[in-house]
Parts: sequence; C-alpha cells; structure tokens
Amino acid sequence: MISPPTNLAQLRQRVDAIAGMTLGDLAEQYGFKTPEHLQREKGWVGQLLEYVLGASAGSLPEPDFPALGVELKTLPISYQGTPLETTFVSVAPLTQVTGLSFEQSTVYKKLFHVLWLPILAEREIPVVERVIGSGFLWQPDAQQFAQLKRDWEELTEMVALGQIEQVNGHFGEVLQLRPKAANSKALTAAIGKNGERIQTLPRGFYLKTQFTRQILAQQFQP
DNA sequence: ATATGATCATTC
DNA sequence: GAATGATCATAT
Repeated sequence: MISPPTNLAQLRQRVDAIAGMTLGDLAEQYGFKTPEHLQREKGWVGQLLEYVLGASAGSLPEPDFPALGVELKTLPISYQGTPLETTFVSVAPLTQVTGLSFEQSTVYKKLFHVLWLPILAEREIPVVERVIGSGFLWQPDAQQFAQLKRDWEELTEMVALGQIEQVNGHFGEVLQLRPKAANSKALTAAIGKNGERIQTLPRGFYLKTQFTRQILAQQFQP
C-alpha cells in the first residue's frame, strides 16, 4: 500500500521518478506479475500505475486522487508518439438526462483535471518492455472545453430524444459514444423513440484519438 | 447491473 | 492503417 500524494508537487515527483522505466521493471519492483499480453487483463497497466502512484484503490465513482481532484489516465502511444487507442471517459447515462448540463456531467467531472501518462505500447513490444513516458497534468483549455461541450450536448440530446439506437461512433468530433459492456448482450435502461423505457446496450463516452493527439502535441511540441 | 481499469479485433 | 463495435477482469 502506497500512501496517496498529498499535493500536486508530490504527485509530479512520483510521475517524474518512473518516466523512462519499463512496465516490467515497475511491476517487479512492486510485486506485480506482468502478463504476456493484455487480452484478458486490459486494465492491468492502469491498475499498476494507480498502485505505484498511490491512487485510491477500488471502483468508487471518485477521482483517482480524491484529495487532489485528479484523474489518472494511461495513454498507449505509438513510436511516433501518437495515441493508439481512444480513451474511455465514463459510462453514459441513458435515462434522466433532461436538464443535465455539461458542467454537471460525469464527462466534465472526469476531464476537469487529468494526469496523462503516455506508455509506449506498440503491440509488437512485449508488455514487460513497454516504456513509461513523461506524465503530465492537464486541464482543458477554453477551446477544448467548448469542443467537448458541443459533442456532449449533441450526443446527450440524441439520448434524451430517444435516438440512442441511431448513435454510433461516428458522431462527435472529439467525444464519441460507443458500447461499454461485458458483451453485446448486456442491457441497461434507456429512452425509446416514443419516450418509453427500453433496454439497450450500455454505452460509454470516449475521447477520439485526434483529441488526445492534440493534447500530447500541445504538451510536447508547444 | 454498474462502475473501475481499458485493449482487442473486425470492419471500413 | 484507422476507427468502430465488442470484449475482458475485478469489485460492489
């Protein structure tokens, strides 16, 4: 058990201390067993870094560093330093969305303050050899806030109007709504096209790679 | 079923 | 190759 960081400077210090290390090194140091691949342990990297940095364990709906209000996101990147995957943000509410504002949304709360931790994670690189990059704290600037808000409002309006079945990953410029479930048979409550209650596949909000690519660029080549 | 952590794998 | 849809583990 590692104590949570008490301030941002301490968190930065911990992040800087692991930059350049491989996941294998870090796992060994903290008694984690590195899997051969992530097929059955997709969250392994995130959980290792949570532990090492002293994030609160558990699956509570809180920021990873409650005292600091900071959310930790690992970000798999290519040799070119570009994101290899979209970034999951939060489960999307599909009922009781009337009157909900972006500022009250889980998306905004999650993205208000993020610690991005890039991981060189090309699939040809064994997990044990993947290298941790330079993590950094980020908050959306005015333009990013506006982009996120625009997409969130468009997607949430469709949900509110009972158009969830028409939503697919194409909608949204930087934020998209996609399945987030154990499998394609999972069901959750949603609003139907006539305002009735229906059952549908649970969805989540994800940041498109274009958006996280921009965040990385603004951090590393300003 | 929901929420945490995401990546896999098929499609485009 | 990039992006969408599907999926995996664990805890509550």
